[in-house]
Order: sequence, then C-alpha cells, then structure tokens
Amino acid sequence: MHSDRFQEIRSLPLFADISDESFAALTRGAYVQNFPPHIEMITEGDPADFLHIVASGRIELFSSWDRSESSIAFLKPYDTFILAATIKDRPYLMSARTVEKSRIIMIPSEDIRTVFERDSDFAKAIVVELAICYRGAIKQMKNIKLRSSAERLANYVAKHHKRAGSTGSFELPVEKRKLASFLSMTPENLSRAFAALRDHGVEVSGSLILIKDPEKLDAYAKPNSLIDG
Amino acid sequence: MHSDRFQEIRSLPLFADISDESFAALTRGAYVQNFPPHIEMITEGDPADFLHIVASGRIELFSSWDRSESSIAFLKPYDTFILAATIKDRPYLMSARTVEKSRIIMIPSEDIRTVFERDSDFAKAIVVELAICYRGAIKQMKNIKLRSSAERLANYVAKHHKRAGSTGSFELPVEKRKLASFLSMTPENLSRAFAALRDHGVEVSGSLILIKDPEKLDAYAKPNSLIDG
DNA sequence: CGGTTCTTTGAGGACCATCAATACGCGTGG
DNA sequence: CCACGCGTATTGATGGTCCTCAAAGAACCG
Repeated sequence: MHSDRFQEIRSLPLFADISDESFAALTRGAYVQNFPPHIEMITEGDPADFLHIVASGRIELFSSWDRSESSIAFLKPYDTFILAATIKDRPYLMSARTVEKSRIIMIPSEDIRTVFERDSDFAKAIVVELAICYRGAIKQMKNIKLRSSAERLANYVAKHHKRAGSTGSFELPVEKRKLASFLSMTPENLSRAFAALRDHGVEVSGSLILIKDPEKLDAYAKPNSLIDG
Repeated sequence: MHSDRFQEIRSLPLFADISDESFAALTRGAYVQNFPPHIEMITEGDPADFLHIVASGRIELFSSWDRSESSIAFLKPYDTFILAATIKDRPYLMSARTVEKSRIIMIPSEDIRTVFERDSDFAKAIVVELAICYRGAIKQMKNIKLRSSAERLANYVAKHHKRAGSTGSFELPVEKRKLASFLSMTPENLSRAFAALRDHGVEVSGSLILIKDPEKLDAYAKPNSLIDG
C-alpha cells in the first residue's frame, strides 16, 4: 500500500488518533528527503510550504540577525517543525540546518490545513502539539531571563544526565559551539562554565560529560519543573 | 438572556466562528471578576482551572525564581491567558498580576476542553490563537538573544510609536521598572539606554516618549518583521 | 599527514549589575 | 498650601560577568 512508507509516523501523537482516510490524505502528497550534514534546509522568512518531521538524524533551529546567529532548539526523531508557520500560513521565523545526516518527512502545508479543517481529531492533536511547543518556548525564556549562564549549563547537564538514565555520564548530542549558542553564551564562556562545574561534581572530557556527584550538581542547579520539566 | 454579559467577547477571534450553542456552553459557567491594581491573581505552579480574558485594564505576566523575577508579557483587552495550560491541563508557567484596575472574564478549563472536543470551529480558533502565542514567544526569544539591550529598547520605542499612530510621541503603558524587566535589563540600565537614544532621535520626559526623528530611530533599531512583526 | 575546524586558555575591555545617594512625583495628612 | 513619606527614577562609582581578541592545543577529515 502506498502510505506504508509513512508507517513509522502513524503512531506519533500528531497522527495516532486520526482516521485512516485523513492519514492517507496527509501522506498522499508527502515525501521523504535525505539531507547530508550541515545543510541549511530552511531559511527564515521563506514561506512555510511544508510541515517537517525528523525521521532520523538531528536538526538545529537557529536564527540570524545582523551577522550574528543563535541556536534556538535542537530536534531529534520524531520531532516536528515548524507547525505554527504551517497553520498560520506565515513565513518561517527560524532557519533549520542538519547537524548530522538526516531523513526528513515533508507534508505539504496545504494538506495539513485541509485535513485540519475536516478531521477534528487532527485539530485536537495539533492543539496539543502547539501547546507543548508554546510552553517549551516559555520555559526556555524563563531559563534565559532568570538564570546565570553557569546555572543554565548546570541545569542542561543535570537534565540530560537524567534523560540518559542517570548512569554517571553522557555524550553531548551537539558540538560545544552550538550548545554555547543555545545557552546564550560564547564558546569561550562555555569552557569556563564547564571548568566551574568541577566544583559541583561534573567533569568533562571532550564531548563526554561525567557526573561524579549528582546531588551536588542538583544542589547547585536547583532544577525546577516549571523551567526544566 | 443569560449570556448577554459576555457579548463583548463574542466577536473575538477565539469565539467569532463558533456556534451559539458552543458559546452558551462556554459562558454558562463563566464569570466576571474585578481586580484592584497590583493584585497577584495567578501564581505559577497552580493548576489552570480557568481560561482568563482581559476585559479591561492591564495585566502583567511574570515569573520568579530564586528571589528574582522577570516580566514576560503585558496584556491588554482582549488578550487571553493562559490557553496552553488550560488545554494541556497543566500548571501555570507564569504568574499574573494586575498593573491597573482590571476586569477579567474567567471560563472554567473544563468547559473549554469540553467545547473544544465538540466544536471543531472552536478547536480551529484555538489552534490559531496558540500559533500566534507560540510565534510571539519565539520572536521575543530572538529579540533577547540577538540584540543588545539598547537595541531592544530602540525597537520597543519604534514599535509602540507606530502602534500609537506615529504622532511623534506616546505614553509608556507600564512603569519603567517593569519595562526594564520585560526587556531583560535593570531599571538603572534602562535609564542609561534612554539617555543613549537621545543620539538617535528619542527624548524622554517621565513616561512620555518623544520621537523627534523616526527615521534616525529606525536606522538604529533596524526593526525586522521576523522579530517585531 | 596537512589543513580545517573546534576547543581551550589567557589577557583585556565592554557591557551590564549592584550599591549608594540624590532627585522627582504623588498622595496623605497636618 | 506645605511638609512629609513612600515609591520610583536618575546619576555616579565600582565590580563582576561576559564578550572580544589572540594564540595555542586538540580533534577531525580528506
């Protein structure tokens, strides 16, 4: 069957509850594209012709202004982007590039809007997805506005350590230069912030982060479900 | 008729296209509440029992952490808050307080979710509203991450000047201390930033902002529809 | 291997926060 | 009307955080 190519996304929250008919309508015009690493696939300001879904690989969302740029988010399978622009039929607010080789599923915005009108289960799923995105953006804003750069890094380390199973170590999923930008600091400062975390139970060796003393780290980071949750 | 009290919000984007039946269901359990100035009406972390709509007055959304706080947004009639928490049935991420005496319409979250399930026009309106909120949050993040504090102020002034009709002057809608927090700077620094804007065609007298040379201001602010739009 | 890019470290400076003191605005009550 | 008190706004002095610039070391890749 034609839509077999897209079975991998059928069970995503965005599509799990919609009818087979709606899913078929969404995937009929969709296609899969492979991108090599470090390719800019979306440029901010362009019209939002497709909803994108990360099937494999890793994507960086970033934004530029006056010859400086800043990382806004990193996406992994099966995150979607950029739903809001698709729905509103407005230009992208962020650019997107591959961090590594990635496979992307692209669904025409037209089809999204059509099915959205017809299938209320899909509309509901979109609402939930958007609400999650919005709340994520607010959390990130609080993170930047309320915490120092060292605290942001400490919380980043604590969060990813837990996410990786609290095994005492984890690999940074992106290079440090991008992480620095994501955390609103320079690469130089990130180095110094990592050095400062040694006093709080964290050691660094390349992209491998060792958490020697999780409690000590948490005591410093003071993670908060309303920012990091 | 019972729902007459709420005619003022019937034509809001969120409700304009929904059926009379749905609107009645939403307003049946709703009520209007008056708040004096400087009252904290919502505390972050609390369950989101109501969708709030500003009927009159002015509301500040802010967030606290480790005995510091930061303004996230200012709301005017007829802005809504906080839709995402209501939909997701999660706790508020931000606190809200009145800036001035305000009248607030409150609709039980339960009713929002019920009508949301039944009326796809309402679901669609919510999607649009959420998409706008999300894009607004992203723009604000870009503003903070990509511009200096003086540039943020310059763009704030330029934007509000245009919004007020480009008449050469406008009144600040909030006190400077709150504006400073909103723009991620201290009150002292805001003073100095205003002083710096004198070189770019802006003069200040109390809460009255005079734009002597709009082109000069724009040349410095470099407003961008993907950040300020 | 050689070139490229990223990371780290150091020195200096810009920006911004903090602290402190003064000035201003405004409402209250004398 | 003026004195007073309170909160806010401004201004100056100082210090800390963070950025910039520069250079060396490390990792990556052809």
